[in-house]
Amino acid sequence: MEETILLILYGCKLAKDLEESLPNLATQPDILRKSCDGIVRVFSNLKELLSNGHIIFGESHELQQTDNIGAGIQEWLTTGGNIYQAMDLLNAQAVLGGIGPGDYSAGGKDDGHTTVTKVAAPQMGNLDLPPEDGYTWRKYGQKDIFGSKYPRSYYRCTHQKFYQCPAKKQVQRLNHDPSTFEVTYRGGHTCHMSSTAPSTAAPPVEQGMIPPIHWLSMEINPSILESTAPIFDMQMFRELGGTSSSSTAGTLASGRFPDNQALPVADMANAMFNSSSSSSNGMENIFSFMDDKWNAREKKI
DNA sequence: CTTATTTGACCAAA
DNA sequence: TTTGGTCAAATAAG
Repeated sequence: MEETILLILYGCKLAKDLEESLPNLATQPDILRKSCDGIVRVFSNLKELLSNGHIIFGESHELQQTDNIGAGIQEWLTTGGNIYQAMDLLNAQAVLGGIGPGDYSAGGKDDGHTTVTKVAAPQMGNLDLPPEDGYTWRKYGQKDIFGSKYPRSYYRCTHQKFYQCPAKKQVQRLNHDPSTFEVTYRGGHTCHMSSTAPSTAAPPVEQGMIPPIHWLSMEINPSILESTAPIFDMQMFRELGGTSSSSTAGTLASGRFPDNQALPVADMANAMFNSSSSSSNGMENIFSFMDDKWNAREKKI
């Protein structure tokens, strides 16, 4: 019940954000479109909740709780808190714990941002599992769940090593409606999105598939970008041997080099921007390169 | 070779 | 104990 109200408020907040940033977005149709997707998605969920028998206003004793949550989201709306707070507000339990806008990141006891989404299964392809969203996931487990006849799959972000990206998701085929997956997202991405060709992200958003909330949030909320660690921080750059030296281009391809040996800048640039080998995606080159370096660095510690 | 998935073991919480 | 989540060895894929 509470989540119904929260969804309404959240949807309104998104719409309000869209309205405010409309002048800036006029030149950015992609972001504009994603913003609209997010809004549609929120209200679609709302519609589903309502059709499942959820009511907006409950009995009087429940209204007490609602007022608390309402106050929470009111505060969030006025103080312009970050998107993770909103996600937690959507997650009613977290709100009942009494999170204030200030003590969110500092306290650090419970940083679980959880979002539940329903996604249409591949309608005719018969392909069993992968519902595509914009991220690359790596499956790390599968479990049979007590009440369900279908197993639950566990995924984590492929680039977990890189910046310890905490994002995870669970995918479960619904017991009654096997044509629908329930996807639970936990934790936000601290890594960047996998951008294949920058041109179109359209195909995944086609039929019934709507990107997770943080897609929208990450792109539209500049505070996220500020708080996220830079892609290449100077510390790492220095450890890579940021000052020049001789070139050992050959070792790069295999991603293997001695621990203490300095790595020439030229080689890093090579790895980043040179699509030398067979790989099609430049971004993946960067990732694999950095992942390797990260591994080597970790082993020393 | 390297990287991803599968799958039983393992563990914490209830 | 049971249940849900994760780990990791074996295996598959590229």
